[in-house]
Amino acid sequence: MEIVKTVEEETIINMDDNVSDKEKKILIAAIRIMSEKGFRASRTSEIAKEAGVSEGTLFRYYPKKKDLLLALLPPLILSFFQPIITEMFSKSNAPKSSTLKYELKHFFSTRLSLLDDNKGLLKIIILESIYYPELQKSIQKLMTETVFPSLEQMIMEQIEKKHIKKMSVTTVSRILMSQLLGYFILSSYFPDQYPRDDDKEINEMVDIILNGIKR
Amino acid sequence: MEIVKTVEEETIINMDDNVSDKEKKILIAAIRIMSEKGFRASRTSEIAKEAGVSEGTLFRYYPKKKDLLLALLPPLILSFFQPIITEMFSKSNAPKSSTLKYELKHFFSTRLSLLDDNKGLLKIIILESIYYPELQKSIQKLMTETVFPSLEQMIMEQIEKKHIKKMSVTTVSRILMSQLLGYFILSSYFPDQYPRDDDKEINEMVDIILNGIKR
Amino acid sequence: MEIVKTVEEETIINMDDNVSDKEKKILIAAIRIMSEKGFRASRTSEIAKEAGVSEGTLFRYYPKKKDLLLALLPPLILSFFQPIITEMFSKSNAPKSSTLKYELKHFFSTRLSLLDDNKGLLKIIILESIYYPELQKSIQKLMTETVFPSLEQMIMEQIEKKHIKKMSVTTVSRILMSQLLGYFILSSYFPDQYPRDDDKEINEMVDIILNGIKR
Amino acid sequence: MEIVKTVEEETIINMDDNVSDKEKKILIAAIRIMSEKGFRASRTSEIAKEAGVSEGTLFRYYPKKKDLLLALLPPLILSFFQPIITEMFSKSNAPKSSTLKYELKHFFSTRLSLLDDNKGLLKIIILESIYYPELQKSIQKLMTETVFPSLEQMIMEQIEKKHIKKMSVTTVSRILMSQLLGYFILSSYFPDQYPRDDDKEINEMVDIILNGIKR
DNA sequence: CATGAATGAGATTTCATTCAT
DNA sequence: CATGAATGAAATCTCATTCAT
Repeated sequence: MEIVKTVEEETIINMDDNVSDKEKKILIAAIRIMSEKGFRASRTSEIAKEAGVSEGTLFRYYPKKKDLLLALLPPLILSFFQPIITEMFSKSNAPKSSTLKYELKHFFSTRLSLLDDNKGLLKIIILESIYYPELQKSIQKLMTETVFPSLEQMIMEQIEKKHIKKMSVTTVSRILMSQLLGYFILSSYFPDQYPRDDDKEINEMVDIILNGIKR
Repeated sequence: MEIVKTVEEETIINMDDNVSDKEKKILIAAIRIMSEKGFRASRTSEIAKEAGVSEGTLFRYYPKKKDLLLALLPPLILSFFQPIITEMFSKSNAPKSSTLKYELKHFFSTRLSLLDDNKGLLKIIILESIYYPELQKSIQKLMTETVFPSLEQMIMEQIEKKHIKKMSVTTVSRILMSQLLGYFILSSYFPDQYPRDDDKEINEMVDIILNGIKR
Repeated sequence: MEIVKTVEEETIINMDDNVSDKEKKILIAAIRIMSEKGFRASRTSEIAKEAGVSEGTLFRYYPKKKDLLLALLPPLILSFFQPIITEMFSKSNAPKSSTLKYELKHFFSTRLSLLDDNKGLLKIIILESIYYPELQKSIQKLMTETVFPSLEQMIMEQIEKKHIKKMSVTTVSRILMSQLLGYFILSSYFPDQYPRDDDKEINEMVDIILNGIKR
Repeated sequence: MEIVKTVEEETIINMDDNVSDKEKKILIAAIRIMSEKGFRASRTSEIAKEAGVSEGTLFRYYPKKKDLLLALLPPLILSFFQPIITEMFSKSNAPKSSTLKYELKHFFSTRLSLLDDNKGLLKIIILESIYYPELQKSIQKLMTETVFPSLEQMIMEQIEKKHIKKMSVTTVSRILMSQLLGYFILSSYFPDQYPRDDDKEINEMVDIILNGIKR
């Protein structure tokens, strides 16, 4: 029946073995239902049904509905932040003579894939974190420990190599993060106005970031 | 007691006179509670209490809780989208010899003010629109009729004036929208990483958009 | 239909007027059901039904089931402990030349009436207090402030009047309380072995306490 | 680790050999949990855990939770009622010239030891018997067959020996039972008001019962 | 015979909505 | 037209009991 699995689902299926099959099914169902309806609008009954387990079983694993929300953070870390951490420590693998243009395009396309692959999980966690300070703290911590340092290191290296003007690392970091976020959000929310065409748009985005729009 | 009112509250207080006083109080309370807790987590009882009316009265004006959400769209339009429309038709007021740099800075600072002034309303409507297609359609329509045309017109004029390289209007539009959105979201969500300092950051943002980061 | 009301029910019906009729019905139903089945075995659905209200209404007044248990303490105080307090302050009304025998018989018969009148409430509160320290503390405090002092004062007066041998007030107090408690519990639990016949038994009890059983 | 065992636990450990080791562990755990929390508030899961067996095993031995409660009656009989029966038939062991005072003190101290030794079991069974008629019947039957006859025989003998005034055996029995019960309950429930000091208090209790309080 | 994951019936709790006053 | 007590449908949570392994 179900042949195609999302990256998120694959991540959960490949999780630690002290996570039972039923638990995995519950997590997958939770992502599906919650990313479609939001945390509060998702019914434990519906999640249980989608997971093919009884509501009692759902309770066995997650005594409070909120626990189910919090349980989605580890898979998110595994699927979204782990690759970033991994990449940070295997930087040496990158082509030594990589140009700035190449680096930026690589940054956008890899990060975009991560966003795409974790759409559902990210949607739940980010949106709910707006109202749950604990979740927000977790996300802030993760970003501060993974994405921001890796991004800033790249920028500093390029400044050292004199490929980038001497300017505030934070400013450049903000510009790049804004473009990534903006591209992702705008093309999701206004697909007619901003259709998605990654190759073309990343190219133009990078070109403008590098050379500006001024004639 | 309460002397300082938010722009949103001022907007509602100045609304049409066929909106009764009680109704206005309810809307103001709804914005406060819903922007703090989200639509679903907000209790009609709490909104009524905050508004200083009975729950019965609340339901006289808004028979369904959802009606209360939809009722927030008009104030949002009045306060956020109306100024943009107005500005579009009063373009003549702008200094004729306005430079590209000035135009961009003006765009960012005016739009940022609008975002700040309508934080609460925007938060509610945007976040809820993710789960309510009707709301999403409304927002898409409003953006398509106001923000996007005004932005694109500015870009086209600047291209015609040859201040901007010959390039896709949509691409430039996306870049600018991304920066605006990114600046706003990132400094709200990661205030430590990306502290807010509008004058300085708008300046640098515009500089990079104009000239790029390449040395 | 229902003509005879228990003293407990009368107490609740005569409670403060800021207690609504529905709330009173709920409390009466709670006493009936809980004294019959115990707190945990009592179903909120059954209490609501017995009270003639919806479960929603029950929740309006007592958000947690436990609140309903704790709400029974005030009526108990009113009905059981208030008379004792009142009596303490109207001691002067007692016949001045009251004999020891008369005092003891009066003590047993009045206290026994109180126990009888508050059977249900006492049963709930006492039995549940065994497992809820908060309740136990309340009962201990009430006894320490009302029953014990009034009892000890009577004993001391009788010792001063040299009607009672010079002996520990606590010991006499314990003897009297034990008889009261024992008479009440034993005749409830073993009605065949210890049938209840207040006039006769109080007489004999007092006689033995006064003169002993030794020939 | 655990060196000190309660009398109840010793009783269970020494029970009949057609009671398996696991069963004994379950019973001991049941006493611990149930005497702490009460029957209904005790979770089968918690009892199983405390007993070091699986819930499945618990239900193999006691298919219904209530069976676990009823299974506590035999140990109670063994530990509490058996000694009383035994004593009844070994009356000859008592010193022939035992005085009334001695007999009473012996009665109180031996019964008090039994109560202390079986605190937990008694608490569970007595409290639950209030809501379970079957249990209440059992307790009534046991008391009627053991405690009451032994007590009444002692009283009758003392009346025959003319150590006690000619009076109703039941009345004297009730007085003695009340004092025993009262001493035990009051010093458990109000340890501050009625501190426990067996030697001293039994002495004074017996003295009053024998000679009264009248000067 | 032991296990403990899974169950589901039923308990409590929630809260938008109604309606008599 | 305003009130807020009352509602009940639906949600979450509980836990004794079952049963495949």
